[in-house]
Amino acid sequence: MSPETFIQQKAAAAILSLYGTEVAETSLQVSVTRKEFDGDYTLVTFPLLKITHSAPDVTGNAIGAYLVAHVPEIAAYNSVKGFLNLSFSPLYWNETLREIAGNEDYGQLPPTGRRIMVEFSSPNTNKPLHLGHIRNNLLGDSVSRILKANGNEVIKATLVNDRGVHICKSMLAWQKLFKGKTPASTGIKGDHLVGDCYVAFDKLYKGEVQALMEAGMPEEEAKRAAPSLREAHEMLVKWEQEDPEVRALWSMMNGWVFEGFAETYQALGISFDKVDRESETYLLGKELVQKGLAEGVFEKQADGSVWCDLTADGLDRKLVLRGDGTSVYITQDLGTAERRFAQYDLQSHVYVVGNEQDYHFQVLKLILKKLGFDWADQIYHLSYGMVELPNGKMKSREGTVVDADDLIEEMYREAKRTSEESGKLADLNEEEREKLYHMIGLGALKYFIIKVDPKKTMLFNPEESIDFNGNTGPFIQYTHARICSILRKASVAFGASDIPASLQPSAKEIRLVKLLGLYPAKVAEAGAALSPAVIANYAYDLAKEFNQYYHDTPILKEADEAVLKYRLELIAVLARTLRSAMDLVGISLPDRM
RNA sequence: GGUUCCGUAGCUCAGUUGGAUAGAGCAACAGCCUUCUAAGCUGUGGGUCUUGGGUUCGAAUCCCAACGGAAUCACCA
Repeated sequence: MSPETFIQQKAAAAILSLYGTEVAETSLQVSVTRKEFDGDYTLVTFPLLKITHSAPDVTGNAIGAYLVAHVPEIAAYNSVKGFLNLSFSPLYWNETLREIAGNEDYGQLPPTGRRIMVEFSSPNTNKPLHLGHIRNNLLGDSVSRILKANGNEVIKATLVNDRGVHICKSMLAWQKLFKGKTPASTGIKGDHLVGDCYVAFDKLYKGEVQALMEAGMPEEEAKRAAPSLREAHEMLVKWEQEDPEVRALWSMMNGWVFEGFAETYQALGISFDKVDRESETYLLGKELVQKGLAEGVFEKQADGSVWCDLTADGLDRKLVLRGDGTSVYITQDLGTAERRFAQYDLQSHVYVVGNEQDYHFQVLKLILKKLGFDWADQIYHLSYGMVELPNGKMKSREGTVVDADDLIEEMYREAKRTSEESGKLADLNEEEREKLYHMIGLGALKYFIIKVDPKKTMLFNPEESIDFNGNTGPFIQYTHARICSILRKASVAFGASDIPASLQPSAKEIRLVKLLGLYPAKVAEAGAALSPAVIANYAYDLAKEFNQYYHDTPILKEADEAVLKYRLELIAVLARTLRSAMDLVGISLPDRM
């Protein structure tokens, strides 16, 4: 039971006894006491005044005196204006620590029986991953673990956008300009090679448009008439007709991209349980359109196109099937969602997709609801903001994208440089060191991105992200390593049973226990809000709090064995909890660094 | 124009269900390595929580409006 709940219960009993009025426990406001005041937790008595019919001070003193007299865990109180500050006895804090210590899976919440799919990453196979994808991947991966910690069964899924006219563009460019070149022959990573093809296509296309315009064609017409674009469309038609030559080229180039992606995912420490490809799902949803037509949810226009009228819900009319009978983006999303919920018996589905698609998901949910699927309410769009650079937005056409592979490499190099400079890790062997450089660099990158509230647009400053001081991933990793180091050096055995009920923890130790007690609530909060930032900032608080404790408490120099054992147990619990939080945001390290 | 999101220190960000004198980091300045890992710790300076109303014992937090920024409103994905 959390201390807040504990106080709520006891205070409700006190009020009933003192004033004869029953109040709902949850209506009582309890918060952590501000550090300027004496006490551990504070009951706000303002709202109770109409029950007690007395001044705030009088009310506070009355309830405080009752609690101290009747509740052994509450040792002292003071009342300031409408705030009743309560102090717990050592008994309570020691019991709390013992409980946490006794729970091997502290922070793992009880099973909910719910199965949740989390879709994230969902890349295009015509360009390599960039910084925007990194935010997506890190959020999706972390949220998956957080939902698991909340007691759910989680399926990590991704939907690869591997077909369409944009894919044909890079294929065409390869045929025209890159023929014979492969990742093996050029030494270029597969996804980057295909990305180069795509860029080459864009250049070719723009040149053609320019030429046509100079020949007197209006811009709009020129954009449609450019021969390379027409060829790409022809290729798409051939692809849909399963032309063997086009399909062979497509398979080959996609293979290169997948190999490249696999490398990047591995470097990021990310994996999926289920990989869907659009080439296999793009026809889904067409039956749903028929169903919608039959039920009058959709309407067919004279040209054969099918629409859903959402104007009554404050949205626009939405096309769900083209005049030529082919499907659009939302058609297959409708179909994919239906298939997933049925196939996996999902209770919920989270989509990690950028906020530029807020409208899309609003429409998707609404249409599914109109089609009569009650699970539509269990679809959550984890919408995250753009990542901007100090000089503005990333624009692939202007070459201002930050490439994922480059960034990871840069973080690794910086971690290596900083570590070597400080002389840390010198006693490890080459292989261990290299692994740690990678994990530290990645820890810096991950934490920098994860600590920001997902829905906010964030600014990515490469120089700051690479900083290892202050509120950063490496600071947390380093703190964890130091805690582990103390535990390794401890020469006495200790355990939760060594904590005498009467032992009085210091004020700083109480702060640590209090903070540790918050962890399950933080996990729940992060799960409900789908926000790993909650865990990231909590991990930082823990690390910071420990460092302050560490600074003026020479733990291993303690002469009294009971106190020593207590402290070791406390930081052992701290190490475990910190490690667990680090796991959730993906910045865990070996114990040594 | 409609809809949605954002606006907190010079910069990057926290801020629990509305609570007491709004917090960290970076940057600046001043200290602390004979001590369990100094990627650390301590101190100083830095705020009209965009603005104006409202709700109430009490607002950075909830409501309304204005201003500023972003996204979106395709027979693109």
